[in-house]
Amino acid sequence: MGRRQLWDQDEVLASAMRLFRHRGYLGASLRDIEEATGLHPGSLYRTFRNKDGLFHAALDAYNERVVQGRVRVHLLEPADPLAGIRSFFTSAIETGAEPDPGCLLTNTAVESFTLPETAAGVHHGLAAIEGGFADALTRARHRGDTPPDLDVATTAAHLLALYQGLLVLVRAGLPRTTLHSVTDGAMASIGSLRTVRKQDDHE
Amino acid sequence: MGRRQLWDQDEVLASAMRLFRHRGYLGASLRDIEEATGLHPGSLYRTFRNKDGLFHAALDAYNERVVQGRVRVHLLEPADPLAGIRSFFTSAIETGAEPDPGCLLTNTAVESFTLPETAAGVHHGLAAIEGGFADALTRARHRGDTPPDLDVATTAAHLLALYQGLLVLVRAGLPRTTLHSVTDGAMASIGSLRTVRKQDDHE
DNA sequence: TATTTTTGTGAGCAATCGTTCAACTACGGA
DNA sequence: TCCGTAGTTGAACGATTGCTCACAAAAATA
Repeated sequence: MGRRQLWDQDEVLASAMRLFRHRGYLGASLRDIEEATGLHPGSLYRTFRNKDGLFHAALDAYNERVVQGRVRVHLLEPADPLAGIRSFFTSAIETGAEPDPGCLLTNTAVESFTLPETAAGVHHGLAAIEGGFADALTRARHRGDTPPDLDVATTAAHLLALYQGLLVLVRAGLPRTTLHSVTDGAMASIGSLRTVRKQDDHE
Repeated sequence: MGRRQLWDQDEVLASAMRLFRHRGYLGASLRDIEEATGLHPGSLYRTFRNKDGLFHAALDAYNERVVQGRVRVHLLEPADPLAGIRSFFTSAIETGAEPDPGCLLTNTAVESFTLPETAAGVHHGLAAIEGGFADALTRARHRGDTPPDLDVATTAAHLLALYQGLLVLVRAGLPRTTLHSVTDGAMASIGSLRTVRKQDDHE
């Protein structure tokens, strides 16, 4: 009943996502959004309520498609979990695309402006990454690729922070060599996090 | 010659810095700036040329006062360098202030919007932090607190990334326990980065 | 076919943005 | 004391912001 929607919601969210990654929430005006998505204000406000609503939808789509996709490909599926973790880091450096758009989670966490719905979306995405690390580390431990007493939870949080920091440095435009040495450091640091003992052992 | 300036430039830059840390560049309007600094538009534009100029001056002031101050207190001066590194991390978590304003370097690197003068300011500040880590690590190595073949440069870059990542997670509002385990991970990972060999040793 | 319902279109709203500028105020030197 | 100079003030500018709404177009129902 009624006229059919002429545009594809997935495509619109994909271009909105692209725009927000490049320009941020405040930096993307509704004229920019109109140009990027091809959607006129009326349709946009009918569907997403307002700019916040569109952003929220784009963030959700980013979590579902980009984040979970990357987690699956690099952290959950590879037969060699440590190699997967490494490629998760290096793929964030070698983006190919000319000016790196940055991660929408990182950018949103920092731009913040404390929209509660947005905070929940960021937490959700970060938890997905952390969970992916934890899964890969557990599998690596079972394969004997790490010390048997590796503290999986702590190491996963450690890698999450390192990954977010890497994205900041990528965004800051630091040289590739520096960024790759961060990746090397990430890999080397796996194994240094053991379960806490009463006494700290030597090395 | 002429009327005397009624306001103190350091105080104005301090409040501008505070405002930019909370709201970001785009999120801080000139009306906000006027309210925060007490400066009327005319005086502001006479002194700083425009909003970019004020932001640039505030970023420089942040580097000189906050960043270099923190680097000195936690990384350069402490007799125990590793304890200093730890306090450098924990002091970023326990800010005391209710809503954490975040680090202006991190926020600016992510908000980006590629203002060339701004990029230089960010690089400068990040280099100061990395340099502080390198100094502390070198001293720790001389004291015998780390393996003698510690790769100081790589570890410093590693800690810089970890620190920036921690600030993102702080800004995202992750629980204290998670943040502190990141710090623990940072300390534990020092020592895992040796100078590269032909063969990788066990452990 | 006539009617109802949904969607597309874009001109235009009030509010706010960064910025300018003319009038005003205080100081030093003649 | 009068003038030149530097600083302060705040009204107001054009541009842009997020957003609304009256109208046109297309599909489903009668």
